[in-house]
Amino acid sequence: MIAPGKLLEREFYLRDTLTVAKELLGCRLTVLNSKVSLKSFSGNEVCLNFQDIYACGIICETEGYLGLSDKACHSYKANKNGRTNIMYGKGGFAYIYLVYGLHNCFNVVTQGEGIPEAVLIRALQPEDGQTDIRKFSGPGKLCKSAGITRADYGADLCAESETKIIITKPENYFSPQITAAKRIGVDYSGEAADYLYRFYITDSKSVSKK
DNA sequence: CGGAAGATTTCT
DNA sequence: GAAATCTTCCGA
Repeated sequence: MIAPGKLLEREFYLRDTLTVAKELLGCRLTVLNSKVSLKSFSGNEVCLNFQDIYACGIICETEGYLGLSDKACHSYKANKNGRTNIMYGKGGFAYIYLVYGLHNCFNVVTQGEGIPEAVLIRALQPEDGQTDIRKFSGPGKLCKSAGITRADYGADLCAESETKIIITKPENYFSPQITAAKRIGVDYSGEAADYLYRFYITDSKSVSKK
């Protein structure tokens, strides 16, 4: 058995998006081979069988997308459709979309119902010392390597129902030193392109770009 | 209903 | 620096 740490609860996600984006740094993302129910665990301490884990790593790079006021956000100006719909619900669910017709990107919905914001998970730091860090460096590669697809759209990360995607605070968690920067790939979005909504663990080697 | 564009990656 | 590739939106 292996203990990824304490499951982040619903309240964690129902907050200011940039706060969530920063506090996700240093947390652990675990993806399982198949869906499991976590309800049997006492408190929120998660325990898993080693062979059930498909991939895992420490989140070391995120970006915040701030809904209505953020031109770079898919839900800018209350844009609502089959893709962005999940962002309008409460936080703690997976928002996954296809970019450039090729790559999936994994986001965590933040804020309460009716506030369509999310945090893009851009890179993971492997912990086993063997996995090539480039495998998880960049949102498209991260999804591909971790087996996250649009089939996981809308997955509940707070384990009220079965899930294969889990985010926990590790036992050895410590507050990382954080660098804020401009977001990647949003040059088209005018003044929003200059917002410092991208955050990464300052000395992490896994960050996609510096 | 056609065209355009995009929260990326990879190869030249 | 450009191609690959497809869903969604918008204008006609």
